[in-house]
Amino acid sequence: MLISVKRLTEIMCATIKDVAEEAKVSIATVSLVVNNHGRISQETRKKVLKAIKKLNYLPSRSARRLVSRKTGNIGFILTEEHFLHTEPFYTRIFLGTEFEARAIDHYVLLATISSSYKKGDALPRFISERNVDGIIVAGKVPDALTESISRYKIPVVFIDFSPVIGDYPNVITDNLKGGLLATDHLIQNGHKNIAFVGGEISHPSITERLRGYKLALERAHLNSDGELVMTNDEFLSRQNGYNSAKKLFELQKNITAIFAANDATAFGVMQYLKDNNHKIPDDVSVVGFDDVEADLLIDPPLTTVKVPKLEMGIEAVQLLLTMIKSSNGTAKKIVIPVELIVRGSTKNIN
Amino acid sequence: MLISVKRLTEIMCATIKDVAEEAKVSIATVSLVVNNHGRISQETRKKVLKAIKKLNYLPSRSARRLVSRKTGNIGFILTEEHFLHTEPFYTRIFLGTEFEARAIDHYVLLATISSSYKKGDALPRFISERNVDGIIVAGKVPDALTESISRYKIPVVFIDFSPVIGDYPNVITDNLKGGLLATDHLIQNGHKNIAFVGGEISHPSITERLRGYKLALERAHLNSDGELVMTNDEFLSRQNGYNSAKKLFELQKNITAIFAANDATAFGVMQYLKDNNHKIPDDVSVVGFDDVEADLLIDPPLTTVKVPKLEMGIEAVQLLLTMIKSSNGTAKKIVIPVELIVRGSTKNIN
DNA sequence: TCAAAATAGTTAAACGTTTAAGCATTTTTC
DNA sequence: GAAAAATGCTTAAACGTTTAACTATTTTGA
Repeated sequence: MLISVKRLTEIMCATIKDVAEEAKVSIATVSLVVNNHGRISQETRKKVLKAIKKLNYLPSRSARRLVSRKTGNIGFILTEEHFLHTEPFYTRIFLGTEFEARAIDHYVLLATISSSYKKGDALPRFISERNVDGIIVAGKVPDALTESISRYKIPVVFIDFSPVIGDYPNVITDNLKGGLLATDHLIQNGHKNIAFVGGEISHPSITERLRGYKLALERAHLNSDGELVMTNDEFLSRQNGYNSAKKLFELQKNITAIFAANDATAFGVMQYLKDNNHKIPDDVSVVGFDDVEADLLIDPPLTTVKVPKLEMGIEAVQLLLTMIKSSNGTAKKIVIPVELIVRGSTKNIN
Repeated sequence: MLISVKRLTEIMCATIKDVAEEAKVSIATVSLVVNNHGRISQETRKKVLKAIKKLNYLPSRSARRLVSRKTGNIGFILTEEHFLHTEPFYTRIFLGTEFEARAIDHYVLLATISSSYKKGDALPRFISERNVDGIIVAGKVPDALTESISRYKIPVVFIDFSPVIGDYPNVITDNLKGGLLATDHLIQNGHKNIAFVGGEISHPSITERLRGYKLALERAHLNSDGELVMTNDEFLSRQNGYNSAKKLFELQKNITAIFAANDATAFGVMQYLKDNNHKIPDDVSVVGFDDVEADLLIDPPLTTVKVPKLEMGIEAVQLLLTMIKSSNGTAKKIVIPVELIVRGSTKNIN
């Protein structure tokens, strides 16, 4: 009794060879059809497509990669701190990259690094093992990391951060504009004593937001000499907001509005205000930045500058892909526009 | 002028062939050395190892996978809701899997699915494209998903959840024990009117924690008929905790302790207590479950049942690996022990 | 002393693709 | 109407590994 050498069970996958046999063509023809290459007649194409459908054929990634010398993977790097962050900011950006990667038939490998990465520390495996075609770095990372990565000549795109050294392509939000929007909103609502509370002031984004704040005050001929500016790196954002608000109100009583450099900080500010019987927005208006949907009991809802997080991830993947394909070295920068979302935490006091 | 066909630049990777030439052995020998197979003399082994080091050789994953018919990837599935969760519970579990996967030289592919996944919805790509050797599902997922996945004969391990239909290997916490520990702690501290607040009561883990609560009350001959049990699925955990606490105190004034089925719920409960001038722990003691390090202004620090999240991820990967290797079908269950962490939110009232 | 067993390495096929080069046909061009 | 161009498909090499089967040498055992 003869048994065919290869029995196609449901579990085993059909190969290009099986399809070729089924369609009575060569495997090259199948490949050409699958990749929409070459000159294949309508007739043959149909035959092949039919066979593919019948056998439920899916090209093997391993084989494709072996010959194409591409991995089909994109690396996504985040500090551990950012990954475990309470507010879903970077996780949303990740979701955006995963979304776009799917569209271009790639996979995203996520890796976290220590926030205190220093020269000589191990890089994510996918880099040393060359298991990615390109890398996305989200958020502020140590310079040492940037330096280590750049040694590997792999295309890199930064999101929401721009390393000081070197010139890299990146996708950032229009932080200056956001700072302007937020502060202008408060000014237009009659506020004159507007404080700025920024957490990680060493982060370029925060610096830009502060610049926007100052610029808006200057334009409105309000005091912008920085006596109402609180910056502090010591604690996590929320705690920072709390502490900074405390210091502000101990110093000066007539503050009517606070612009917090991100939502997490704003939440801390709000908590302080509540704990000390300042009504929001009746006594003090608060504006945040980021628009993270925190499943928190935030009351009133926070007026904030919306950062399109998914979109940033999408843009980064697209940028990375062109770099992988063309391998040209121009460090393209993409600035994502922002938008002010007015909710209940701000009030006109005129 | 002759140019060698293959010039090894730093960017190009050395192949097994290059190593073989360098060490003056066959490529098979190199492979045997790399994989610690076969019988290779110390001498030859050294030669090969030296060549590997000199050329900075790393085996190509694509080639290995092609011949081994394994992908070297593990899929990790999470509902989008859980991924974006405020409390870093599942993200920590993910970190554990990534950690262990690294140890066994695998990659983890993360995919989120809609919380309302229904029959016919698309599965994560890595399943349909067969780009993983096994799958880890974390947290409660719709039955429809379990059913869809099981059609693909790929090894699956569930974490922190056990599907109602079918018999799958999983890694869960000892929820019953945890419920007992938490409630016993309150009883031993002199509390008699102990309420239970559970969010997602439809989640098996929460049901078990409730069972532990009831069992502890019975054993202590306290009223366990459930009049102080609040369960509700309507809102997110934190909001639920807030609402439930409100209802409880509107109903009955003499509650001195609350056991919340998870930390997020406990945070909501605490917020309600603060907003209504119940001192913690002087008036009311609160115990949580999970031990998530929330970067929140939680004051006092929460007494809670610690769930070893990293460890759960690690165990799941190990279990999955044995399944991938042996392809035996016994649905092994691993129960991870828990531990009560006493902090400042509970007090002895005797 | 000689067959059997152990040791150390090699050969060659296989994994499932892509793609340059080649080969018939058929169509176009002048 | 013959050379040139276009069309449609096939052949075969290549990608970088693993591993079963084989060969050659050395050691062991009775």
